[in-house]
Amino acid sequence: MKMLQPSNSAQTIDAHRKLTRIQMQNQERILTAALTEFSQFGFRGTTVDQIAEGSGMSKANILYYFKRKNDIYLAVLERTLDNWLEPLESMDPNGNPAEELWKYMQIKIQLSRSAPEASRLFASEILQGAPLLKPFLENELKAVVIEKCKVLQQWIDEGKIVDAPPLHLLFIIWAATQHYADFATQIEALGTGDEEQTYADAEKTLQQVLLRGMLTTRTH
Amino acid sequence: MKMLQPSNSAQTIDAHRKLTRIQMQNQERILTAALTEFSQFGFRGTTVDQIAEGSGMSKANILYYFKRKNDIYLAVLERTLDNWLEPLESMDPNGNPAEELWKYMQIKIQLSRSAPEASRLFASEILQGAPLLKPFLENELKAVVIEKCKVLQQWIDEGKIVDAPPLHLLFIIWAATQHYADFATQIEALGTGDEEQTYADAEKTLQQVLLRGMLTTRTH
DNA sequence: TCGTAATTTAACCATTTGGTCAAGAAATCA
DNA sequence: TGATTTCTTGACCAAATGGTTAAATTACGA
Repeated sequence: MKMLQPSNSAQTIDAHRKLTRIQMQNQERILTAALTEFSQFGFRGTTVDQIAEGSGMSKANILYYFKRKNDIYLAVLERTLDNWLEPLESMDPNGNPAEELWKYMQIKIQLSRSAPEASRLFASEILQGAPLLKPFLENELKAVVIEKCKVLQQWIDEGKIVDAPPLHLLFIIWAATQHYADFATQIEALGTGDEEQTYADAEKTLQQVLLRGMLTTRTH
Repeated sequence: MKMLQPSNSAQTIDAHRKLTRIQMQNQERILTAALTEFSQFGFRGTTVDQIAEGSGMSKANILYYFKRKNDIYLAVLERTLDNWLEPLESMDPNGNPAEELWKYMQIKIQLSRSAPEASRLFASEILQGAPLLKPFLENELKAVVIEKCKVLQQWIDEGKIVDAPPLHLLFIIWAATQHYADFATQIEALGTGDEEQTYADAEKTLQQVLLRGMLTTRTH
């Protein structure tokens, strides 16, 4: 699923021919290191040298695999988008609302824990005004969101969940879950520092407050 | 309330003597422009030239008022911290839980609307690992948070609000409200683009879902 | 094993960046 | 008004940065 335009410049490595072992290996190393840097410092705040250092390769070699810094950023972003869309898409219109919402919240919070850098990369891109992601937001993401809002609206009409703007039901789920990745530094500073405990408490809160707040039937 | 150490280097302008009219005026212009840039691009992604352009002053003049880029960042951050602490501090232990929580949510969401850049600056600093804000988080903020968590715990013990980890009740309020500032780009892309509508819906959702989810007594 | 294609990097370059400085312009004060 | 302080900026600098290139090294298929 290709969603982002690779700027004007082509990459060095011919994308048509299938990749060699070394190419796959090294691209992986680069993208992993790049994710770490970009998610922390944003596009402008990250240097190619940092990525080189992080991946243990020379700067020139980095630019052999990706012709420009922009291409690296693009490639890293692209990899995080599927993670973003998939869980939302998997919400089943025919399922039980309480179960489907709870499943979605769980997937999202687990994703915050298992892939916090991806969440932060996304946050960083949005913070900067989504210069590259705007088309994705307005097209792919929006399409799925509209679809899911219809499902939520139906659940509202059936009296299964609380009457609130469906779009904002999604927002509040995203906010509450991604917060644990994006603000991890703050959460560590204020909490016990025990990650296991933090995420256990997070899940409990999501269930007790957010899920409970969204349902009309009182599950105690 | 001085919370951040001004790095090792002093500023050009003598902080002891009271500021001249021009000094106040220009510092204001600089800090306003700097907030815009830093909140969007982060510390590393922002250049002094951008701030100069944004404030309509020469770079050399910027550095006459603030000796280093770091000092500008520090000064901008400092101004946002009060905004951060004050609303939380104002939560009244003796008030009615439903009212106090709702008041706090309202203040926070209104702050997201009226000062989105401040929220984004804060988010950006945390994303980057809070290199400068960590002491603030671990001291001033933590102190207030601990205090307020006691209040929340008491409300829980009295059966007034739902039994969930108090710290995470705060997290979820912060997440849900600041989200509207930090992810404004995404929210605009997915919503109608009508800010008035967006914030009306946001408030309704906060009340219907978050507040309702936190309370044990069902207010319809 | 040999030849070709893929990989790696040192050296280099142009531009950007944070920061300095001296000297002129403007405001303030006696 | 004249002296003094404050304010402003063009010119400059060293370091950092994104990117190029040519040449050396390595991997690999026939």
